Amino acid sequence: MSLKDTIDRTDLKILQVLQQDARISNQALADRVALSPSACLRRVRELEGKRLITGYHAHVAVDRIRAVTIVLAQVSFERHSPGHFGRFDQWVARTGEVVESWRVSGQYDYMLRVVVTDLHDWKRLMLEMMEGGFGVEKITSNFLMDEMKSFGGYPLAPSPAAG
Amino acid sequence: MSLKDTIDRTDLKILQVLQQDARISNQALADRVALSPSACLRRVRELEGKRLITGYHAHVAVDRIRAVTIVLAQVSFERHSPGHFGRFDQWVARTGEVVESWRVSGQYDYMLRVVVTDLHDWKRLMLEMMEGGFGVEKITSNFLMDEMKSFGGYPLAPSPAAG
DNA sequence: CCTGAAATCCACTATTG
DNA sequence: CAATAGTGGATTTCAGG
Repeated sequence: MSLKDTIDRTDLKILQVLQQDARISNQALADRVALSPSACLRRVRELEGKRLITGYHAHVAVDRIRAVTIVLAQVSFERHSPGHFGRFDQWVARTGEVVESWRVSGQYDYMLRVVVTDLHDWKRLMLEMMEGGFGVEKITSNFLMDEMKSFGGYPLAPSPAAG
Repeated sequence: MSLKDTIDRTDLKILQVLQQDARISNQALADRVALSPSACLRRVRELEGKRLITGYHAHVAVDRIRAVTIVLAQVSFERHSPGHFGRFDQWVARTGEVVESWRVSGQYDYMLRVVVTDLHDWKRLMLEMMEGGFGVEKITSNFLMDEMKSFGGYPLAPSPAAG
């Protein structure tokens, strides 16, 4: 709870607006949260400083710029040794095609979001993973057909329907 | 190919920079892509107009603001009828906890990214999906343990190692 | 499609409450 | 902590090549 006490309704509103429109001017943002520009700017800088805002990103329609195949890969490991995971994470970090990597609980260990040009490209990456000595046991891949709802920010407050 | 012809190296650079830092000033952006501020701004507006940039989003460390459990849910349907998919998509659209929904090929039909408060909250959503008359057959859920690499933009050019 | 100038608007700081 | 006001600098429009 230590952080939540330092955040008030106004900060939440700021985060909500910036999640939806990161390029809004500080003045317009100040208007929307009913604050003077200077007070608003100070809060934004504080939120950045506390790393509650960790970046601002343009969302690009990559499929309209280059040929892309988006793969959701479920990766399971033979053993759960930290060493293997660590080296795998390093490989992920330096591999630009892997745009997102999550450790998950369940039947598999990692869920990757990978952006490749085509199936041949994906095969190459799969080989790198299987033969990189990371202890990868199995990779199950699914291909994105259609983005029905794309990420536009987190719900910063629990839904009213929730407990 | 019709769109790719209308995009040059400078546009790509602009997209690349804005993917990483959407709040960069137009002047700094112009510097980075070796253009005058006015020319740069015009290109950005055009990229927005052509919907190659579809939004600007702040990335918020939601786990430091509220209690969250992030679920990756794989949903499969009894039948693949467009009507059921459509009504399911509508439910997804109005359900704020579902922050991302992908139609995929493979063993299951949808992959959802869901943000809930706790397991009880997730159970409620599962029930809504199973009993909403959408024809949902099975839901497999996995819980996010750790975000090892978080999304920071697409590779806008194919990797040199590819084909 | 660019540059460069001019006008408007905004970010940021200092000051004060 | 917030508001206000001032100034340096940025955004945006427009003329011209």
